[in-house]
Amino acid sequence: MADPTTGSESLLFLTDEQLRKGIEAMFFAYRGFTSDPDRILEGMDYGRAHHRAVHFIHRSPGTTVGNLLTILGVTKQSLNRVLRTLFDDGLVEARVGKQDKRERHLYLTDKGATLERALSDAQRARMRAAYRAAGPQAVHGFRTVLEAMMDPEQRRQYQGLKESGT
Amino acid sequence: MADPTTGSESLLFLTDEQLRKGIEAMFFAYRGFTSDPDRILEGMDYGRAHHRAVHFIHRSPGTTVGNLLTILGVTKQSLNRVLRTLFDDGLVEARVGKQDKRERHLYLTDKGATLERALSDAQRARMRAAYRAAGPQAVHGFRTVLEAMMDPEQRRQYQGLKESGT
DNA sequence: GATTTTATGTCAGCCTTGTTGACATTCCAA
DNA sequence: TTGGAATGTCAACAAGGCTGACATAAAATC
Repeated sequence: MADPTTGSESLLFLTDEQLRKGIEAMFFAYRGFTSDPDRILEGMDYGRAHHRAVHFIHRSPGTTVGNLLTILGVTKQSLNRVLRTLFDDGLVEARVGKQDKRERHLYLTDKGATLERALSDAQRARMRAAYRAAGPQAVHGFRTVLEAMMDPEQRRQYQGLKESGT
Repeated sequence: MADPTTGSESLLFLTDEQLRKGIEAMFFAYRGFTSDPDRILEGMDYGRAHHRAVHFIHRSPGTTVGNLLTILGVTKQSLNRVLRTLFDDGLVEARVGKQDKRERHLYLTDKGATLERALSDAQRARMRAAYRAAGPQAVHGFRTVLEAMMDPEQRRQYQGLKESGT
């Protein structure tokens, strides 16, 4: 795909040394990636787990506890502890399902949406700066490699809302 | 830099929706990224923290405790707990500095190198598969965006051994 | 030589976030 | 009506972060 190195199809990018660089890049970049929301959350009684829950409830309003368990890949006990504090603090509300009354559908309250906004604004700001500095071509490559690095199950979660708006 | 979209300089890759996709890509990809070593480590008495220590001692043999603290960004108490088990189990050894006898220089033992190999083989295998699937152009973009996402301090750590062999 | 600073180790205790196991409730579906 | 699914909750535990306080040895400085 518009690749200038295709003459000799150099495979030098697959050397162990290049791969090690990629591994460390993931390590250091992930630290940066999480640092801004972490800074906002510290001081509140919340942590990264709350951020994740709020993020995915925002992304998929009305999602069930079970869906969230699948996406986040934690135990229900662990998630429940987080959700309880979010309920208690009035950031998230659960509505009993109409079709299946066992299910709880999760929604952000206004207060929850406000926190979500603050967290994602911070995180997007860093991402935007990185994207802008790197340019669209690099961003495309970035997304392509990350997608290839996911487990198939995770990739499905990721692609789930690729086109569908709500 | 060799950008075909520069005609209209489309900035569509900077929309909030695109940024959200990037954020989730990081989240899901990082899970995949850590899952293989995690699987190896579970069952042993080790965790991700041990992996990180072993990785960076392998990368920079003879590094000091202080260096490691800076790179890993944790407290000495936290690192010490990890290092102690690695010493006790004979995976890492510390040699008193010749110039400065306060410093402990850290090295992997053969046993430590064996574990490091197992962990990094697993992690590189996934990275290699992703790189191969995505192609060199994408890999270049991947690295560019990740680097732009790091804090300056972290970027320095990352670039520290960019060219220098040992 | 005395003092201060640096590098490291260690003890105690706390927090977040993950885990397992057990058990209760509700309610859909066979 | 009964089995199983979706959910909640209690208890206990572990990993791996954190802070604070204190100890030691060695280097650096006054």
